[in-house]
Amino acid sequence: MFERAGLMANPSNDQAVFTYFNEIGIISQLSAGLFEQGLPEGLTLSQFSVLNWFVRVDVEATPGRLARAFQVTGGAMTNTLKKLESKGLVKVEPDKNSGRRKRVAMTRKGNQVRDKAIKSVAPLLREFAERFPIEKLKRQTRQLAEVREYLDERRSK
Amino acid sequence: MFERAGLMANPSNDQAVFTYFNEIGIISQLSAGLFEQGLPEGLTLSQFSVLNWFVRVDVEATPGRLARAFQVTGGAMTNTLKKLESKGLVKVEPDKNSGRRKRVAMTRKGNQVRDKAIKSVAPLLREFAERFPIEKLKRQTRQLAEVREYLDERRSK
DNA sequence: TAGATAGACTTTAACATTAAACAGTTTAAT
DNA sequence: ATTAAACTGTTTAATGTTAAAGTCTATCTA
Repeated sequence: MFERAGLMANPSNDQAVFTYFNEIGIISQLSAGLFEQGLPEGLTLSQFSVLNWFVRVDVEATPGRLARAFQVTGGAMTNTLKKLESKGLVKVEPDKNSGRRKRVAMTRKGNQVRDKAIKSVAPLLREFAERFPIEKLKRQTRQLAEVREYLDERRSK
Repeated sequence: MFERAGLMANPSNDQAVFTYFNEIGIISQLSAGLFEQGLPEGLTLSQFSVLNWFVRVDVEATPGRLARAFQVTGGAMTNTLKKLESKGLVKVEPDKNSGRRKRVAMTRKGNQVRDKAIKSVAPLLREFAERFPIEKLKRQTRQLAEVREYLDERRSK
């Protein structure tokens, strides 16, 4: 044996890697679709994620911080925040200390809608957790996180 | 112990499931971006995937079959095929046997561009395979496929 | 203090996608 | 033979995203 696999270039390995990312792409698409179906107020996944962020991470933020947190461009976040603001779910104000920053925070209504979203999506998540044991899922998540970190670095190069 | 975890509704499990799909979404975005950067002729991931399909699955197809294969709407496939056709990479012809079908096939140039695409993307895939052992990757792919199948069924419900 | 550079956010144009409306073709029913 | 239903693919309008240009604001440098 020459330990060929893994040490040399190998087209069939290429195919395996490609298939891996392909599965991930499909799951991403399907899960986002299913998830958004369950969301109230015509909430988008991005919009929900921002609301959720305010509960899980911090009570306020700048648009830039949010854009970085979700790995989207500034323009995308501007758009998301405008939608949320027009629904009255966040408020966006100029920062008193810095003329170029803005401050974003969730409104009371935003909090209520986020709770409602959590509730309406919970059955889906639980059905999934029933089919896929949570410990297995967490193990997979750790592996995925490694891949995500690698890609993230690979990109900024 | 009451074996609470996994047997009862549990908000922290919800969070774990959400995080899982979140990682997948980010990887999908990052990998598609990196991949497309390496593609020649301004090829899109969708466009490349169609070309690749003609090598891996069948030498010809109807637009509808391709749309189903890639889980996109008919309109999206119409668009992808138009782009490919305008680059001369596929040819689209009316089906002689059925007035509503069309027949799509790759051109010689399409084949060449596909080969070129494979070559230009290979280094990326191999770099990845070096960092993540191929056997581990295949194991993950099998797990992901289970999830994909589940979501696929869950959707058609 | 001027001028240049960098930072934070928004706007614009382009793009891939979807859902829904549309048009033409085939099949089935009566 | 007609008519209705189902099918195949395209078009249209809307959406969320990106990249790049644009607008202010802050900071650094000389």
